[in-house]
Amino acid sequence: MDAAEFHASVYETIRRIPYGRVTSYGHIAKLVGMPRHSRFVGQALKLLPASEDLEEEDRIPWQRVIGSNGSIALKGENKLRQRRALEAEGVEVLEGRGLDGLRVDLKTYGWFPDE
DNA sequence: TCAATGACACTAA
DNA sequence: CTTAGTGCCATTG
Repeated sequence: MDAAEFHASVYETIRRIPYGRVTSYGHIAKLVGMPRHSRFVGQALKLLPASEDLEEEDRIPWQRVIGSNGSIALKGENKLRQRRALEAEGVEVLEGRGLDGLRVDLKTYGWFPDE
């Protein structure tokens, strides 16, 4: 499996995350069959074009992927985009973890199927 | 080659 | 609940 195939698998898997739910980088890696590649999942998302430039059906719901501990570790512009996108679909984003950290309650919004 | 670098995970304390 | 340390592995310089 090369990088392109891996990215494609990651995007497909992310599309399966239900509206209003979230999962983690590590779980996505597990679902595509490469459990130790959580960091590579992040790299795949980094390459995505801005959602604003895409039609609804072409968008990848990347905002539904957060850290395994429920934290949002992004910085600057992307952090704001992720927060807005999540709140827009009804996910509660809480302040915490330092001065500018954000987090989501995985007990409530987490989605971690086995498959 | 080798060392540094991540949109990360896990465990111990 | 939180922080600190270690593991991870493709990519980059």
